[in-house]
Amino acid sequence: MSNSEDSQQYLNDMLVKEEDEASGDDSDKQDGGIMLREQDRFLPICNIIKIMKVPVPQNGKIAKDARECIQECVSEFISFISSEAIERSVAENRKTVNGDDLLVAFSNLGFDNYVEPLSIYLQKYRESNKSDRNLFLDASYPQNEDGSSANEAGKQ
Amino acid sequence: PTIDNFWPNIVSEVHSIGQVDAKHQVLPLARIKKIMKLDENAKMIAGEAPLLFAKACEYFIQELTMHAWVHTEESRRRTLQRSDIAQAIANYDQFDFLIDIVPREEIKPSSAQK
Amino acid sequence: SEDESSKGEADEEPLYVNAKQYKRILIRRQARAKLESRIPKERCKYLHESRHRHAMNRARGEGGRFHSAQEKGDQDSSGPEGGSMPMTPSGGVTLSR
DNA sequence: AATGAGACCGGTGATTGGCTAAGAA
DNA sequence: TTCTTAGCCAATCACCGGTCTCATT
Repeated sequence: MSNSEDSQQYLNDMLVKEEDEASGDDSDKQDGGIMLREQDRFLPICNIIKIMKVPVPQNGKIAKDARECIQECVSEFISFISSEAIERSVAENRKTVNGDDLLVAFSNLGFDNYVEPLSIYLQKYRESNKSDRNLFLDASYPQNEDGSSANEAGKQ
Repeated sequence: PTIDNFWPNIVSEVHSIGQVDAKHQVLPLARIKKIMKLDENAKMIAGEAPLLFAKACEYFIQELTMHAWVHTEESRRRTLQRSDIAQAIANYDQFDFLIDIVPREEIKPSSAQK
Repeated sequence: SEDESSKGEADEEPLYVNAKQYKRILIRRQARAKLESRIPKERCKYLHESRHRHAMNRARGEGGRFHSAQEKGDQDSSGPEGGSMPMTPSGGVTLSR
């Protein structure tokens, strides 16, 4: 076709980063790398609060300091477990960190309580994915006539 | 709703799940993956990894908050604050990995230390 | 003769920690040190300028709460008061939660 | 074949501040 | 007691998830 170059050109939705005032900051020096924003390092504070409210009584309050503290702890939690899991995947000459690496990491780092529920959850996720796949393929494959099936949703 | 029943409840809760609804998680999977990618050794990440973390983070937030709330009540307050979390971290060795995030000296009041 | 409890920063672990986590804590400490320069030292007041302005320009009730869009232009025929909107039946005192 | 990174895009829920009771001090 | 502060509202828009192509195994 007309537009068939070897390399594709993407536009990348990153807008021009403009610093208007932000926080009227004074001395923030950018070292060799790009500055990390809070939305790059933490999970959304709103979601954190929702989960924190579960074990707290209905009339209980949560201080702003406490929310942000938990937010930082959660990110360290992810990084801490990830670090262990990644090292295991590297040790087994794999480039992809998978769910089993995480389960082993949870176990090795003393988070034994997490292993059972997460194993069950992972198991359910994998079998629901497989059944979805099989259901979709079962419907179209055995049907002779027109092997191309109906796979035309919409192009970009 | 106590600390002793927390993990048994989680286990029975996960059994009652029919099909795993990958979408509409409480925590955004893309953000979890971004945090994992901050590790310089991270290369490729399986799709199931952020999903597992989403669940694990829910458990973690609930458990840490629950432990912290104990100290809120001990101090006869109705507002959970940072010092309560610092106490909770100091009292449970599974939270030791947070020792640099919330240092010991953050346990403000002249409270008893175990 | 006390000398080990004078450190303010992370150097060597003065207390005993979970043996299963000790090694990883040290590794994570190094990883965080590498990222330290890219992390702003203090939290900013808000994350997005556009959302900050949006919140400032929104219609607010008497109690400072956000209120449903009550008209954007102020030049229109009916003002905010007048009785077109069914208000609090009693008279207008802010009903507590 | 199976599966992940990364660009793109549309739909949507996280983000957000003024007032004041709740409650830390 | 004094005075700090967290909850309360919901509309925009940055970001999340879905989908594509391409790379790797």
